[in-house]
Amino acid sequence: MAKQFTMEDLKQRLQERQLKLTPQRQIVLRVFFEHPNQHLSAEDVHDILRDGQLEIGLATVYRSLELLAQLGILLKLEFGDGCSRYELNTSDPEHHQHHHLICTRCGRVQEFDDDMLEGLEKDIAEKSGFKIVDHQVKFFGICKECQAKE
Amino acid sequence: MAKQFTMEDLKQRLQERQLKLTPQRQIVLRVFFEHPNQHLSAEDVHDILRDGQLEIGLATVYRSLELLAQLGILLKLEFGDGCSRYELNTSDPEHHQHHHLICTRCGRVQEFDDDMLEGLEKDIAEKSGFKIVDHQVKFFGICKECQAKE
DNA sequence: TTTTCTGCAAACGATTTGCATACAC
DNA sequence: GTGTATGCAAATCGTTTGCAGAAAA
Repeated sequence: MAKQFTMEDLKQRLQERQLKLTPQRQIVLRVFFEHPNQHLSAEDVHDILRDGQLEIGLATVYRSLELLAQLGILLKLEFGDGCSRYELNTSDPEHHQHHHLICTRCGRVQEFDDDMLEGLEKDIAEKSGFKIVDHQVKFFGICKECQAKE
Repeated sequence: MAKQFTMEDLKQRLQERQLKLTPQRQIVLRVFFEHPNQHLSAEDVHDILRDGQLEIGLATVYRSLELLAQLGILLKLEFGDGCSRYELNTSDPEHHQHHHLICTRCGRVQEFDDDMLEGLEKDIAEKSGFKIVDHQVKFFGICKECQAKE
């Protein structure tokens, strides 16, 4: 039941907050449409656009990414490699099954879909009074390829 | 089955790698003994030591934290607030139940103990070939206090 | 004595900000 | 037109690094 955002969603969410639909915001979002399942940093997005002959200020990329994350269209991730990374938020409010497998040898980040944390969330809500909105799970280990190399 | 590290463990692990037991490394670790269940940044540790009349270079704090994390004594955490944070690693290799509840309103980070991810880890290992060593789970939501304020 | 550490200051890299101009509405 | 967004360059902030002197083994 994964929701796929469109450019229409961006337009709509911007209007709701009287923000403007600029070409820059559109091309930043388009980068994520054209690079699904990737975890892009601000620099990555800037480079991709530059390669596509689309000049944009790096500061504008940062501002757009932050905005898109606030609008719920992008998800901000931290893998401990010194920069924030973003990806399309494909989760719906009912099931957010987003897990990342981080290889501690080569640093590669792999995706894994599953769902099992719903029960845990309920449990936590009961015991702590915390109202849980979302979660992120990171698994650390050694990927298939690195294991094969040994 | 939580393991509690001691200064002896530090001494031992340093010796194994022919590294030196310096007063700086000891006082940095002691800060964590004296501040259990907290998530301290390098700056935090530096300030705490300064308040206790223990002068230490900030760079040394960074180096000690990184070292202690490599030795498995500290755990390095990222909460998206712009700096790395550390805490004592109390998990044993069999059960690592370490969850953080991050309030998106006030930024407070709360702990929650449970265990439920063992099954998931096995599942992931089977399906992806990934050899999982550890995991970190972050839950985002609104804490009791912030809910009460509404 | 040998090797590793520390402290300082300078370097660094990611991110943010001030401000004048440009643009969406 | 009005208010917001962009681009640039400068500023900022956490973190790292080079190096000379200090200290553990």
